[in-house]
Amino acid sequence: MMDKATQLLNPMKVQDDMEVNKPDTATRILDVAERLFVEHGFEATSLRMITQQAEVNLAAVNYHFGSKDALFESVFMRRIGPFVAACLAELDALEQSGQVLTAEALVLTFIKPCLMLSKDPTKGGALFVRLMSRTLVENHRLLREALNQQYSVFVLRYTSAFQAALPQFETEDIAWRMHFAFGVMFNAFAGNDVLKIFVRSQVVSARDPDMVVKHLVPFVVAGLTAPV
Amino acid sequence: MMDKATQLLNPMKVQDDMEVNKPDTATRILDVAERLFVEHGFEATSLRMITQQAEVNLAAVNYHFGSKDALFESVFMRRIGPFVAACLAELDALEQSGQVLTAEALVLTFIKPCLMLSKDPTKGGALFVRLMSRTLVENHRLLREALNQQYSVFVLRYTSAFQAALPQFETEDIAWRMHFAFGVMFNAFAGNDVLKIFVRSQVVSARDPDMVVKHLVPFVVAGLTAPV
DNA sequence: ATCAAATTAAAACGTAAGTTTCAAACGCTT
DNA sequence: AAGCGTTTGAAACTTACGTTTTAATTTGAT
Repeated sequence: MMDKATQLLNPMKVQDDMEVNKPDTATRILDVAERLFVEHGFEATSLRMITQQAEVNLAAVNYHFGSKDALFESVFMRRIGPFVAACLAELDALEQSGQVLTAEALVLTFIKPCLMLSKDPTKGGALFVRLMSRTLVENHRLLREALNQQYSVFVLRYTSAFQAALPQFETEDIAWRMHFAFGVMFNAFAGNDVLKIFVRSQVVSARDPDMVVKHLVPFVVAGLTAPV
Repeated sequence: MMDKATQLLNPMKVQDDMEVNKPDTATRILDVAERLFVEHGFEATSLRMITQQAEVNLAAVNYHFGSKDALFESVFMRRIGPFVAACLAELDALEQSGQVLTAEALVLTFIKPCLMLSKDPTKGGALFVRLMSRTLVENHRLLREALNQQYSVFVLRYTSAFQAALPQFETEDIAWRMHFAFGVMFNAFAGNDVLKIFVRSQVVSARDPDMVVKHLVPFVVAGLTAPV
């Protein structure tokens, strides 16, 4: 068995989608697993559900990914890298544009990649944001340590950016506000409707990402820039 | 076997805590299950984990509650009723006090019960808020339908209250802002730290509820009252 | 075309889950 | 003290899970 991870990182040798243009086994597993993990959670999703819907053999998961745990990590890792890179690219572009850093502009550097992701079905659509949201509230053992080191740059970059944009606030205040701001943004894009737990929400149930952003940005920016 | 649900609702016949003042079997199961469901989620928590830590027999769960599903519902229902009642009582007191309805005052009618809950270990401490938060993002099958009808009064009351407090906004705008506001408040009290997924958050990791409120209220009120 | 490596397929394995059973122990009324 | 409904205890049952194994098949380079 060859190292599957390296093959996934080398798309040069992708086989030319014979017959019905069906993705290869590993990709089909990732796609189905991503959806089922979001819908039912990690523990409630069995490998048999995944392999059945992906139309692959049960053993294929362990063959291609090693274990169910490793599959989850692969599902997550496939999206998180490009997403963080997109945010940081927006941040770079904003900082090098020369215009003054506003909270709204900073918020948009996060929202634009979310929006892009939400609208592109080939990138998991809104699924990844929901997966991310689920994962963090579940405080998932498989990702608790893994991401801390690797993506600390994300928080560090945004922290200093917000400190520059909001120089009137203490570092601690900014940390709190970022905490709240990213929380509400993740929830919004994940489509988590807290009020739906009480009553079938009529207005917010429209899941148009542009609509979300239209209402989300003023809310978050106001919260971020409110006087202490 | 007598109907256990009706007995739980009749505390008149509670047995007088012999020896070490240990709660009865059903209560001990509820307490342990509440904690474990929050820590590991519903699916990842086995009845054997629960009964072991509660120091009761495995069969006691099915005897007292009927099934694992029903146990979860009992865990949730024990807290949600008093919590909603507390919020509505605050709302009543505010509306009948005669003072003008402000967004901040309304927010506090929700936050005060959260705070009370978070500080009282006998009421589950912060556990229930976390359970609630987890449950809604997990979109739990066991509670999806159950709560919609029963607690619609919660959303209805708050909706009209916010409409009265923020008459300058359309109904739809208010719905969106309530959606965001309750989302961030639930997350805050649940201690869900979105940034922690990237880097070990240093500031926000302090879980003092008063500290949370101090930073949370200005953020939420600003978001709620921001011009469209 | 051949052969080795990579992949797929089918079946079985061992384990842990929720649940059920049934007898023993307990609590309360008579 | 006896009797009866309630609760607890220990064990077994059934099922579903993740994983492993082994063989068949396909793929790709020579």
